[in-house]
Amino acid sequence: MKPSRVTTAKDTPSARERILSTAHRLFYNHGIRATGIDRIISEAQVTKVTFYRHFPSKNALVREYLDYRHRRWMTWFSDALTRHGDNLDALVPALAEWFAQKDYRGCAFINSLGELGGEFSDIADITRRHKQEMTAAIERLLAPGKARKQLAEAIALVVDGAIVRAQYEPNPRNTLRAVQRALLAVTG
Amino acid sequence: MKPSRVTTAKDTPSARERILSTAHRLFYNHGIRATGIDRIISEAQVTKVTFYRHFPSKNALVREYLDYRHRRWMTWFSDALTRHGDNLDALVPALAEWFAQKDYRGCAFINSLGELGGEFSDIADITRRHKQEMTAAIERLLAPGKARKQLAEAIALVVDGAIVRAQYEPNPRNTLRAVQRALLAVTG
DNA sequence: TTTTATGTAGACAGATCTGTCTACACAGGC
DNA sequence: GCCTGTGTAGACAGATCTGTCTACATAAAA
Repeated sequence: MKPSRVTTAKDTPSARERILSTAHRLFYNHGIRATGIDRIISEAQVTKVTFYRHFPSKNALVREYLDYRHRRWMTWFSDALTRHGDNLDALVPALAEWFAQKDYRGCAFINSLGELGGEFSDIADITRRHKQEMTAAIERLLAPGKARKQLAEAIALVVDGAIVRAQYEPNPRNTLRAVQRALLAVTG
Repeated sequence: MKPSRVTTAKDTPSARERILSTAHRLFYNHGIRATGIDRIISEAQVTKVTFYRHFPSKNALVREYLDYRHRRWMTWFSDALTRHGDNLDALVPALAEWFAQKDYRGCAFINSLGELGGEFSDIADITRRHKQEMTAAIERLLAPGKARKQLAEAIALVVDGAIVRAQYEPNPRNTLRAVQRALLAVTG
């Protein structure tokens, strides 16, 4: 146990952290197959040996990337919902915030599934777990009631549609308006 | 002008057709970057020279693949909607038909966008045009009215969400039920 | 003090990728 | 009879990919 020191004395991130955040940036922005190990080690400023001591293979790094992304995104999502009032009306402003980001490229899990789904056998499971947590966060916005879970699932469906649509529509306004409309309809 | 002969005397497809349908199968099932030219020419049973005489580069083939896919999918979609009654109730059975296909791997355009979006600059435009046609087909199911277009957009959002969700949920039942629920809500 | 974890630089192997090349064959239209 | 379009087989160049290797350095834990 217990090195657990995660940054060096001077507060520069550890090699492992640099690799992971560089991989996150490159995998998310350019795709997984499009990003070579050489580029990651070069931009993370580590050497190949250091890289392979932390991650036995690129596939292992991909898994850790998805896990890292999941934790990062869920933290942001929960926080954004809280900041916007912690009820169903918080959903559209939270999505608006995300879609407006300059490097918005959709959902990392949907993208990875589309890119690797045929080969990487358990990526569908990873994606499903991620979406289950997203749906659970949405469910927490709803008043208790017997249809609560099913309602949350229908809303998650709309959110997935919006995430995809915001990826190819240059302006998210129409997308967000459609989400708003669908939410009003679904929640009566 | 005018060879335009598209199959040989013996009704075996022309080389160009074999390349295109092989590329469709491999690109859709395994991803674009994961599929090499060598594999396409081998499975299409053509040689490299033949391939490069028809398509100047892999990128050109990718464009033609997306165009081919678009025509193929739109034909199927319109037909399925017609077969199921040509009204809004046709949508869920049509999607059910698609999702149940053994090699279902989601929307080729969403997948390509996720895989290549950062690099392939105009793939967002290609995807947007495809989705506009899908939305137009949905719009034709609706009774004329002033909110018809906006209604079609909201429904298209739900459909996109369902397409994605069916990609990581092993059983499409819940997804289709959520679509049904959302449709009923949205159309009042 | 010895061991363990962490770090460095960069060569190398072996596979795979896209795209070009030579050289040949055959059918149909002019 | 010649030319154009289409087809064949397979070598090759040049780039890029993942992963392994040698050889050395340092700081903290045991």
